[in-house]
Amino acid sequence: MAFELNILPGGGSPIFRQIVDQVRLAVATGRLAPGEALPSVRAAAEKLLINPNTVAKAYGELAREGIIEGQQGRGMFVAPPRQIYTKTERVRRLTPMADALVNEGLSLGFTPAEVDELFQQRLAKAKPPSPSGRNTP
Amino acid sequence: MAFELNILPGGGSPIFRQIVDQVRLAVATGRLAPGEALPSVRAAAEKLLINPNTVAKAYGELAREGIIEGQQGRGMFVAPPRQIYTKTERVRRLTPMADALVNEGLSLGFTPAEVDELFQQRLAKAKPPSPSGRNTP
Amino acid sequence: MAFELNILPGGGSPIFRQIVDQVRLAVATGRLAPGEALPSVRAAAEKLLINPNTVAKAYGELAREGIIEGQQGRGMFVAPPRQIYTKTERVRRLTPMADALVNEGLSLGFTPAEVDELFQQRLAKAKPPSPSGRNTP
Amino acid sequence: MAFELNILPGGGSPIFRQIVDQVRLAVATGRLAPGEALPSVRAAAEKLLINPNTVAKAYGELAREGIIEGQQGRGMFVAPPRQIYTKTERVRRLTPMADALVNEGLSLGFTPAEVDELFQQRLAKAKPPSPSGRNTP
DNA sequence: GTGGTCTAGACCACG
DNA sequence: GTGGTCTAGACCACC
Repeated sequence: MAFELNILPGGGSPIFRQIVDQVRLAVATGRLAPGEALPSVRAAAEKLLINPNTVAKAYGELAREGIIEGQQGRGMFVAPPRQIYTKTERVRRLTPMADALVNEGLSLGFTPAEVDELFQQRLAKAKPPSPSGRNTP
Repeated sequence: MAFELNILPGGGSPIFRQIVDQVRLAVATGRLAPGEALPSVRAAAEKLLINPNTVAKAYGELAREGIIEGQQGRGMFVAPPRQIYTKTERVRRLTPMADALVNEGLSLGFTPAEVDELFQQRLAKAKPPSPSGRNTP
Repeated sequence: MAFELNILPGGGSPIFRQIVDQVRLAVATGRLAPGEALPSVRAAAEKLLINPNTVAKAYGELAREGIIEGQQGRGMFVAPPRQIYTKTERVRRLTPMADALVNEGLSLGFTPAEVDELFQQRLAKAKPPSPSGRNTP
Repeated sequence: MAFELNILPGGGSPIFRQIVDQVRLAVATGRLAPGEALPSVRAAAEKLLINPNTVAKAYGELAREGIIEGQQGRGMFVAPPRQIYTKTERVRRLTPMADALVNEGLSLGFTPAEVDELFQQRLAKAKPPSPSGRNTP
């Protein structure tokens, strides 16, 4: 069972970002294991009906983050887990997303407790599937 | 004590969005009560050193959402509370943001417990100001 | 005196990489101070006689590394110094370049002492100009 | 004990370049003496699990540089030492690599002393094997 | 005016 | 076959 990419063409976020997020999540949860191959740029572009450059941009970003590696002429592969960012930087990247969730939740009329409840549900959903992700290095 | 807007120019999100979010949150938590006046477009633009068009765009979006109302020639005022979205719709809007937070956190190498900890911190920060907002209508 | 970019069109490395390296060096040595503006994408593209996309790609990479930041609609600016990579990651990135230098030096017929001498000269040349670079945060 | 090639497939540099560099370094440090035979194209390709074309390309480049010579039907052999480039030319070739190392090191946030330390480590690693290479002609 | 995204199509290096 | 680079030209969001 090979890994498959999906996009929502008209969607909220840019296509290349949807691809990046999808691969990052798959790797983080172990659904894509180190060493596993990703669809080739051309193959993915054909399947998703988008331009190969868009896929290449997504793959390039993932490679720069150390999530995947290219092997000359053979394709892109999931890299072994590696912690590249400092704790400070990782917090700096995650904090605005937490703030956005809190802000949007309260603005929609939820109580803090309700926002927390919804968050706990989604957190629990993502936790179990991976006994060997890159979560706790 | 009048309501004051603040922005971080070098930024994560567009300025007009920062204003929208700030007002929405202030209204949701009761820090801005129904009937209260917002700073005029010109005053806000001067104070924040930004283009008046940017403030006007933010106010326009808030007005379209029914959060604030313009009274001809007198300025913008907080509208009476009105629950626009059903519970289901509100959950549908918030869930993807929770998922994004969890996704990004795990991808950065945080454990679920660490993501939760950071979220709790940011949630606590937004909670205290109002015991009687429009949270539970 | 504004900052100016230069490229060698037929050169060894890709154009976008030349731009990235040039800006990174200027920032590291303090020749570009935090808060200072970079040439706009379009202006740089015109001056260098290259495609705007090429400049944009270089700026994008610099932004992802935290070297520069974009301010909505105003351009790109040098970001305040920030250490984003772990020590391990920084060593991992620099080591192959040191190996390449040693390898090439010895292959060219230099003695290790001669390679060292040349390296010391170039290191000394880059050191003095900046009393306030991002060298020792 | 015959000379052995090694490659790191998942890599920083192209495989054919890894082979070229490895042979050049071995010859420069005397680990491969003039007249000594290299593994045949076919043997090397089998051992390294790579395409024979890749080995042939590497050997071709080494032959063009005068490092090795092919003897019809008998294989490739290390050529007698020959200094191709003048001192000036050799310095001209090595300097940009030293500059790149210094540039990258400082940009990553290392102090000059730290860059020097890492360089000394890598230099020491390549030095010992040969007291009588073609280093000082 | 600014940068960001996407498409189309070309050429190159590598295996 | 693979990915990497560059060009050309379009449209959008933001200020």
